[in-house]
Amino acid sequence: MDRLSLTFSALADPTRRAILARLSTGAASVNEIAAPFSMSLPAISKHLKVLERAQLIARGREAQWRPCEMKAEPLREADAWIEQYRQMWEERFDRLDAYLMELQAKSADAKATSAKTAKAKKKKP
Amino acid sequence: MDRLSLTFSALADPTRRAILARLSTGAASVNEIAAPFSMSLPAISKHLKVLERAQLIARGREAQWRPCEMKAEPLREADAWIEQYRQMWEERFDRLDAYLMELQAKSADAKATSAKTAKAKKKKP
DNA sequence: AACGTATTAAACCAAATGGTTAAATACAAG
DNA sequence: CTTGTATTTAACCATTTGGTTTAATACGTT
Repeated sequence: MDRLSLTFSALADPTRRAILARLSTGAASVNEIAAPFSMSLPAISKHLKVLERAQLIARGREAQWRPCEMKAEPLREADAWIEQYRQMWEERFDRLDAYLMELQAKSADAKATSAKTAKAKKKKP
Repeated sequence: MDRLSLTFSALADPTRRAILARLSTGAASVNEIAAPFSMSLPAISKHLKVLERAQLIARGREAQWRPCEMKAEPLREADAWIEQYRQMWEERFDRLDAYLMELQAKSADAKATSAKTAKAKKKKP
């Protein structure tokens, strides 16, 4: 599986996102991580393995503890992927688009105005 | 399933991400979408259903065609979630952190410097 | 050596995923 | 009304996922 798919599917679970939220405030043992959840320890252990495979966490060894710490690096790639589409959801863009649509509709009879609008749509503000 | 999980798991598949990339350049029919893939039409149809459930696409009706268009809205939320962790992966931050670590190490004998360093670490540059 | 705590592994299960092929549906055009 | 094209549904299959319970392992303490 590619890194991006690994990252996204690791993030596609609320338990795992909560674990990352916890770990973003500092390293923790498996028991500490498991505490807030009404779920067996092995279940948490499996979630940690998923996060580890996606390289969103790394684990150390201290006596019988396996402290986990977050590694945000993979999120950079995920962010970059999503970023491509930012202008598609940004309000400014939507508003401009709506405005241009409106202009275009109103100018059904005024060809000159319609041409100007089409030109304006090409620009990415 | 919550919106965020729906979004991330929809994105956790390279075929679906490719479909979105295609649709970001304009609406398309199912056949057009399917063309680049060596996969049966029903398989694509299922992927589209996943994207639709995540509200990443919307479908119209035109005769026997069901044109799909991308709706980036859910990406806003996904972006916001990831954004929380931006400073954890940004290089500037890592460099500063490394620099402060270094300072701290060198000042093992100079208490005053160490105090300044700790204070500096609280700020988010 | 025996016990207690922290964690993982094994075996199992139900449900979801990602794919297939073959059949059904929806609509346009002869 | 039959045919052709676009798309979805149904039935099926293998694999993965997310959980369980019951061992097993690893290490510190007594």
